[in-house]
Amino acid sequence: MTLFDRLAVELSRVVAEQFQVELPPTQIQWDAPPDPTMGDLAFGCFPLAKSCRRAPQQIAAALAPAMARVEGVDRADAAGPYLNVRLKRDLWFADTLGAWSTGLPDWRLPAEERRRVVLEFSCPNTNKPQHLGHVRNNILGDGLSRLLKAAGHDVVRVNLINDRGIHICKSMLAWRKWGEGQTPESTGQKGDHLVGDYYVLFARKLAEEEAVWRAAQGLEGKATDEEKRAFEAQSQLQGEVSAMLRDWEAGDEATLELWRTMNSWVLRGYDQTYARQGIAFDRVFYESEIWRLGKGEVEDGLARGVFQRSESGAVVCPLEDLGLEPKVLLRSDGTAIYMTQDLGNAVMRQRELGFDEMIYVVGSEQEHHFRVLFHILGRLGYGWAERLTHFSYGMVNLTTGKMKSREGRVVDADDLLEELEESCRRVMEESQKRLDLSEEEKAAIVHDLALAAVKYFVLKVTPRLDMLYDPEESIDLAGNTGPYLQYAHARMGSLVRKSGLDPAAVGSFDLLGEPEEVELLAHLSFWPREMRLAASQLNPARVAQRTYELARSFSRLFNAHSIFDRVEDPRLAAQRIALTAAAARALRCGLDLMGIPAPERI
RNA sequence: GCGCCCGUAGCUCAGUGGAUAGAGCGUCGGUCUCCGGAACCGAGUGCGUAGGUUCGAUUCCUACCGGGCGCACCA
Repeated sequence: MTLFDRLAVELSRVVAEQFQVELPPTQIQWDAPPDPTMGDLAFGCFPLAKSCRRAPQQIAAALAPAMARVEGVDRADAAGPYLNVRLKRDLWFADTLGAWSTGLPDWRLPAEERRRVVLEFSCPNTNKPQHLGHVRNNILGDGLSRLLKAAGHDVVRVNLINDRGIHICKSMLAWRKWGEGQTPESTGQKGDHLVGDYYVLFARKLAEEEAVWRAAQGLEGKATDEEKRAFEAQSQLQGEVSAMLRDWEAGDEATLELWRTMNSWVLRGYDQTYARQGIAFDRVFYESEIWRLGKGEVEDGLARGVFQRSESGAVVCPLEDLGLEPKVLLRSDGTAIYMTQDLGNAVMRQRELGFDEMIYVVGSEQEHHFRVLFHILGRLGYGWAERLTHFSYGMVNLTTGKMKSREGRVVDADDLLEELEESCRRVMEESQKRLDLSEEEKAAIVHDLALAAVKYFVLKVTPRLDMLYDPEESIDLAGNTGPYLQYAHARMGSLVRKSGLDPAAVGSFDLLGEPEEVELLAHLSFWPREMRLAASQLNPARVAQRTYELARSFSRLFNAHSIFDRVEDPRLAAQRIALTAAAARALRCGLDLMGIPAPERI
């Protein structure tokens, strides 16, 4: 039991004595007072006002003298409606640093609250390379999986590769028509980029065809929806793509062969992209293997009267209880759509992985889709439907405007990492102080810095919100950035090493108590609670924030006081080193949770 | 038109209904005989508007203004 927990028990007892009111210790929330001179912990007495039938001010005043007598408490004051508690320094330091001295404090949820969680994220289409949107998804999904795992859940990270469909055929068709047998080997190009170029080429050729057609039709200005449809209905290219998809679904061997070849190029490219980003999965599903799955569910639902057949022959699910039009689940020609596949997918996942909860990391533009999906699964009678979550995140906008993949106006994921590395290398070489690092070490550090820059840049923003990606700012290594955190971590480790002192050997903390030391201590004390909160809120941004505050707090201490050099009293040096070692561990913990490497030297 | 989300400092973002709303960047000014300056400190400007609920509202509710995203037999 931590000091905070013991104090909660004591406060609960004091409340019971003074007011004969029950306040369970678990409900006591210790906050930090706005100004450290007021105390170390604050308890707002507002929730007690009703049950005690007193004003919060009076309650605080009544509790203060009794709390002041509690062991470990140095002072307890009423400040208006707040009860402020100042802790005995040596006890608080010993309690908190003791928990950090051998490892991390255990902040996992109690066993009965741990769940088996399937977390689906990334889910790229194999018609083009990954871009900035995928990068945000990958980083959020990966960060979330680390956070949930650390909270004690059994997490299964799942990727679903969208490797079939009309969009895939577009790249294939373009390559077959104009590719002249190019391969990743012949061009030296990464496979996903090569295939992506053909996707863009298809879009260009289609636009050319459309321009010719429009001119022939005497059409001018911006195309209307009707004109678009009219064009597509007679388009040569569009027809060829549709034919190719039919061939694929019919199992035409030549088409399948081309599909297998090009997909393998893309997937090999993705392997590199993921490896570079430090992203991994426990299970990878391919849509080509499971796309037929949903039909059975729909037919079953139809037989049971959950779904209906519309006039056109399509199978629909009525949604009047959501105030929506019926949702089509099978087209009138009997083919499946996105929703159909997702139904089958969810059922299959439950069968195969047996999750308590499943979380889909997918952009906010699909909120409606998931709302409907979960609702339909509920209608089918699956109780677990209510334990499905759409972890919705906002779009990534560029300072230069909106991303449009068909126009090629995207930030490519590989290019981004490449540019970040270049800029990190530049900064490293400009700075004079570099220790003698080998080329390999340098390359590793540059890689780690670039990863820290992009991951932290993404994670510190609340996921739900759209974010603005500013290449300039993301490259910046100073201020509230990932590299700053790595720098702070490396500096802490370096201090501990150079001091030659053993942090674990320190048993007493009677000499610590400077404001900067106490501020850092407070961050360490609150750390487990903050991480638990971040996990329960599914909010990696909270991890990012707390980690930054911790690093900054240490920088302040470092700047205000010598840690060991020029410290006269060896006992004080040892105690400060123990504090530094604990802070390094916490910082490392935060970086780990964000999937950011924590090199010893940068 | 309907639904969901968002409007906080010049910019990018934090902020469980509670004490004096915080960071980073940028601007200006400082610190250090420095254990790693990718550091630290200081100055300056702010809750879209109007109501309501509450002892107390940036936070909850309503309306309005401004922006984003959805509302496919696309994915």
